[in-house]
Amino acid sequence: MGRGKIEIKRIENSSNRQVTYSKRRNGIIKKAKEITVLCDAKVSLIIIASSGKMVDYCSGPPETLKKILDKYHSQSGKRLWDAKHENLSNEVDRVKKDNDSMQIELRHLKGEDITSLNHVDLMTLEEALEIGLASIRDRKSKYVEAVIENDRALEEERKRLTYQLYKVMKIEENLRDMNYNTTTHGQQIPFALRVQPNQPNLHDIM
Amino acid sequence: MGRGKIEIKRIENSSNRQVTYSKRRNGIIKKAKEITVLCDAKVSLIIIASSGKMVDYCSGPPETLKKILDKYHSQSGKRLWDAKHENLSNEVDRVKKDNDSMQIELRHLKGEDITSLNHVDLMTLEEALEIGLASIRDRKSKYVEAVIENDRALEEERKRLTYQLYKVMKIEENLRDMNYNTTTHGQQIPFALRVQPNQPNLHDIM
DNA sequence: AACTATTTATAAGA
DNA sequence: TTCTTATAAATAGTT
Repeated sequence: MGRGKIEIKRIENSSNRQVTYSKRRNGIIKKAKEITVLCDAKVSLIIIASSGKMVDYCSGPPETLKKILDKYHSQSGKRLWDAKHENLSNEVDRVKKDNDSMQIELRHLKGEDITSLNHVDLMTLEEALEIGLASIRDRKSKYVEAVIENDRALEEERKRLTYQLYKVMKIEENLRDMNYNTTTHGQQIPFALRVQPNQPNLHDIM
Repeated sequence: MGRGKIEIKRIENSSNRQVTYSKRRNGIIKKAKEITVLCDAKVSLIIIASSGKMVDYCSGPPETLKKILDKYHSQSGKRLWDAKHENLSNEVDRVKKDNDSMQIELRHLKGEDITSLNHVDLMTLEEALEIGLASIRDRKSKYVEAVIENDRALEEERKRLTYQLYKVMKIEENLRDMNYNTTTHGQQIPFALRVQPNQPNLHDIM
């Protein structure tokens, strides 16, 4: 149906093929809608272009596709997702097994459920724990060293700042003495400018 | 397209509806086949009459419907598979999550991947390891004590048996001396009856 | 199910 | 993609 008759075989010209695809796709969907209304049929239609883009039409509310496919299962006898189901089921089992063995290993490392272990197992565990403990303690001491070093650096900075501030105040005082000798002599340093000993907040530093 | 135009609404005459259904059903399936060939599209089409009878067309070998529906799942995001499936899927996710966190905990206990831990974490780990180690060592020493005790008991038993055997042989010797004085005096105890010092097999005992 | 007048879909061209 | 249009194809009503 068109300016010329065409053979039903793959259209080699890619852009013609694309155009024909989109026209015919719309045509089929229209027909699907019509038969749905005219004959109260149920239709599920999924079309995927060679590009991979998909469109679908399904009569009734969206969740009806499930019902249509249930019917498909019961009438055709073909099974579409049993395999998938089985795969998932196997995966659950496999992962659970992993889980269990890790759980056991964890409990052993925490010294639980060890009455059934033999001497060799106990030695292996002890060794693993010793290695772990050594590693943790090493890390801990590195951490503490870093904190101490930081603390030292901060203390030095504090001293430097204190000294600088002292110098600035000294200059200011001298200026005051020169300019306002009678009224400002012996005046207190304003509270906000005093240097306070200050514990650095370790949490913020690290 | 026919002798007269029709409105797209349910055909009330049931036999007309049935006729139109079967004509249009064939038409749609034909179109589906054509677009499959002309444009190498993939099509899944399921039509169910109001009577409940189903027909389907699927491009490619039968198992392609599964692939088409997989694509439908991934592109539409709609879930067709039943609750069972979804539950399984959730369970896999949940168990995998558990798995991951246990894996991390295990590695931490073994002193791995700990550079990102803070001081509190490290202390907690250290404590857990110390408790585990104490528990393992306690078990180990109990084990060794049990072996030693067993060893002692076996040694005692050995002595008892040795003495009993000695007594039996002594009686036998006396009897021999009485009955066969000239021929058996000074004869060696048969090899099989000698008491051998014997290391108990620890593996069998425990 | 066949026939056929008509409507509808669409191939080719713009 | 969209529109146009000549023509092929589908199909409604009839037999």
